[in-house]
Amino acid sequence: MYALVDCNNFYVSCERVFQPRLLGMPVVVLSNNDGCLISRSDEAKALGLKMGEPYFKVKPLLEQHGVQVFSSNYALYGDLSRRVMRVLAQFAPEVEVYSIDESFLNLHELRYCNQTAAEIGADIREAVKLQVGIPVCVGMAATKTLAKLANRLARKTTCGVVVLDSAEDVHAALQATAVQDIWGIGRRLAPKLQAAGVQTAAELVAMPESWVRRHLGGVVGQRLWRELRGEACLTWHPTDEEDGGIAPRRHSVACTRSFGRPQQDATVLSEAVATFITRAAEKLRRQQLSAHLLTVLLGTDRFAPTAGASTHTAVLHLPSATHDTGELLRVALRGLRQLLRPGQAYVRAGVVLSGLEPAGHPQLDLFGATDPARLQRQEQLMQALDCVNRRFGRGMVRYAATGQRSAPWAGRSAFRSPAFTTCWDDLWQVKC
DNA sequence: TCTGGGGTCCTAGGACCC
DNA sequence: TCTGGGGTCCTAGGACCC
Repeated sequence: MYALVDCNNFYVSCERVFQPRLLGMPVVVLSNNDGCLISRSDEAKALGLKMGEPYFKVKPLLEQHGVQVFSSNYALYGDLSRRVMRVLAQFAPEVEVYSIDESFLNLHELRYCNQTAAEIGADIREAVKLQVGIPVCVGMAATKTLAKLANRLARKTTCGVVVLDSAEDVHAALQATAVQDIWGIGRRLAPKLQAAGVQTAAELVAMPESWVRRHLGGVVGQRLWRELRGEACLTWHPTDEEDGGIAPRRHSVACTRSFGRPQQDATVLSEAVATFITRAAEKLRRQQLSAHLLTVLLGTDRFAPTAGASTHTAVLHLPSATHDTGELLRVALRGLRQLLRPGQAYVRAGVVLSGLEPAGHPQLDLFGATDPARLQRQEQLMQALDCVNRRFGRGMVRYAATGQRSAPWAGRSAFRSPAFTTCWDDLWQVKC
């Protein structure tokens, strides 16, 4: 039996933990750059506000209904997420952190100690609410895909828990689920299924496997079909405890951002890319990884009436895998120079690091350019840098190439709440 | 004026190898 | 005149997820 625990309207719920006045009010949280709606309270959903809707388009509606608006505050959400996951770990020997707001629990080995699955689900909800203040829903079933489906149905119940442990329950749940609501059926596949006369999950399960394989993206669709029939096909990736974070081993690490306004100045763009590669290198070191492939990307306005290809990329190979900011910085700026077209305005830039391998076991490059003593000095420098920045705040010591702290490319973030749990200056002050 | 960011997995096609 | 089969690796692009 798997359980899927999903935080309700997670970012909105995080804001509510520290601002209880928001309970019962319509609330939305915006994406980076205050671009789109990415989290909505139930009251906001009831107003017809859609996920991913551009903020500027719905601004009048938000004002008309007194909707409370927040810029995203990942310091807060990330910290509360870790706290939720810590509570969940008390309920199962193995947990797979699937995203910032959901985890799978592996209950196969669990002795039920006189409790039913539904009772365990209720305990989980109560514990998370009590210890962190976040409401969650629990879905339980034999496969991850069915647990996801159960979780969706749980959101519509008052008890917040749905267990699918009999063939009849599973069948009823499949009948109650439209194809577009199945985990793994997205915007493109749903219309394809509907056109073939398949409207519900139950109808999909009744189709022959060969048909599914042919029309539903090959093996991916085939796995999904089997999972819905109760045969577990998706791999179980338990999350390391000391890892403290997301999933097993990454294949890539990225940092990309939209700018507050279009930029064409080469210096400004260099500073942006330098900042992004600095962040990405920090992420690599935190996860004890090194990269030997670096992609730089520049994006032009994809909504422009004449827009052609809007993302341009340069891929650069590093002679040996590294997580040294200085080395990655030099290569990234070389990539940027290859891409830059004078006079072209860019609205977005970023870097992606891939070809990842565990740090500390670099393949030395063929021509002996890797001097072990130099590598050791680099390593010590990075450790010192991370140590200072952890203690005194991000960017306290940084490369000059990243420019001033108040960057001209910085995005909008007009409605950010304090980092209540991770920043001394943002702590509440109690006056007696 | 204003439209997010960070991931995963799979497939097809080309280059190249023996 | 005739022009194989099996494999790897890489890249680009598609589809999906939260």
